[in-house]
Amino acid sequence: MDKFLDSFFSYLEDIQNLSNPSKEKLSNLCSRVRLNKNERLQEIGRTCKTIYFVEEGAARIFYYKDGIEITEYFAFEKDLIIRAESLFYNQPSKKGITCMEDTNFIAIPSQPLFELFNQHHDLERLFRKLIQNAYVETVRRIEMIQFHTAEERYLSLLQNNPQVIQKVPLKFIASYLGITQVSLSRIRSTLA
Amino acid sequence: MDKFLDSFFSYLEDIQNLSNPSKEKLSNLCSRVRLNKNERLQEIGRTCKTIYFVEEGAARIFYYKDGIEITEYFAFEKDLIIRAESLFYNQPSKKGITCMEDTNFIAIPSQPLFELFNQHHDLERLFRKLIQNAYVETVRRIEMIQFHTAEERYLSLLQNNPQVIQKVPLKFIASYLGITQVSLSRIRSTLA
DNA sequence: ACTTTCTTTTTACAAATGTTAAATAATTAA
DNA sequence: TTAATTATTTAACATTTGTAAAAAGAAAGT
Repeated sequence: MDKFLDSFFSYLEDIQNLSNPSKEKLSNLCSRVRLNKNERLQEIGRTCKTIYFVEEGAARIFYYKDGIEITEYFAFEKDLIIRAESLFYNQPSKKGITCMEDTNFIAIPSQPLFELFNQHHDLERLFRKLIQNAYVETVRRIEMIQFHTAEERYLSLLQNNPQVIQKVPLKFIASYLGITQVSLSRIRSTLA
Repeated sequence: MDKFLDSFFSYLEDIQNLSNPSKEKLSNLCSRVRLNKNERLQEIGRTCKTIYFVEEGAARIFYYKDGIEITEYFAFEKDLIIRAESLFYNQPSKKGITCMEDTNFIAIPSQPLFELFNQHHDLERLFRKLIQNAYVETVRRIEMIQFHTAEERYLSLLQNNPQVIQKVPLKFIASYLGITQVSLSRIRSTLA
């Protein structure tokens, strides 16, 4: 197995133990993608056929609503980054993926991965757990947005994800929280 | 296999084909719970150890924020209803499940189910797909709430889930959309 | 049918957030 | 370093949504 994937695999094995053959097969599917800040990993309109993890750096998923760019998701080191609705239903995605800084991704093509599941039960289990975790995180996010004021959402992000506030331009954070830049700026000034 | 589960199993098999032994084992885990309108399937504070499907009727997941009841999720016929953060992380849930009308649930205890996964790969695959679908639905919901006005959210629900508007009291719909009853009422009056 | 309870709408007002535009501040490139 | 670009804050005002209370309407129980 390639040396360069060691740390990635030890992260995966914390979630689900893998047999040696499974690791071997999976690592054969992994490749690395290196992009510079502001480069796009996936364009809007393409169907998502690859599962990515951020190895190092920071990326985000975005889309446009009425011509305004909205950030849907942030991904940092170790984070899974997929456009689920496109990957699972094989539809062109309305969303794109772009880098907020120079970023290394680990890329796994979904079709061959799904085929591995037939022979390697442990890989499917790993993947199930990854999706489970993503699901729980998304439910939490609904809770956070559903009935909280702009200020509460900002404070909650500050508390639960301080790295976002440090690393990410405020304009991206604002739309992630579902508020305008101006509103976010106002909130920050009353807190300071 | 029990006759009474026929329609439920044909629904499951549309998602993932199951071997006969798998069906047999799974059906042995299934039981039925019948509740009347307004009865609680799960109380707030209990750890979720059961996976439910609505066989017939209508239920919802709710929680309290500052003493106000908020509806997080609606479930109708065939819908999976779980409190994911509790089920997957084994923590007491801040949420409860209650019936909006007389409802039959199919109940599957999670621990025995997860153990079946070791011998029955197809059951784990079925479950993975169910979670995948729930995940996509939740991502869509974030999109719907994140940057849409109260009116847009209501119209979107009207279009994508007309049965909700017909079956569910408006007070529950309001908090589901992240707005107040008064606001929802106002919106409806301007549309009419 | 009548009463009680629960749900929905309406009103009036307050607070929060959006919009537009301009002013600062910070970053990047020449 | 300066100029150009990009990001953030501030201001003024418009709009949306929330709050509290009352009124109207619908459903349930006797």
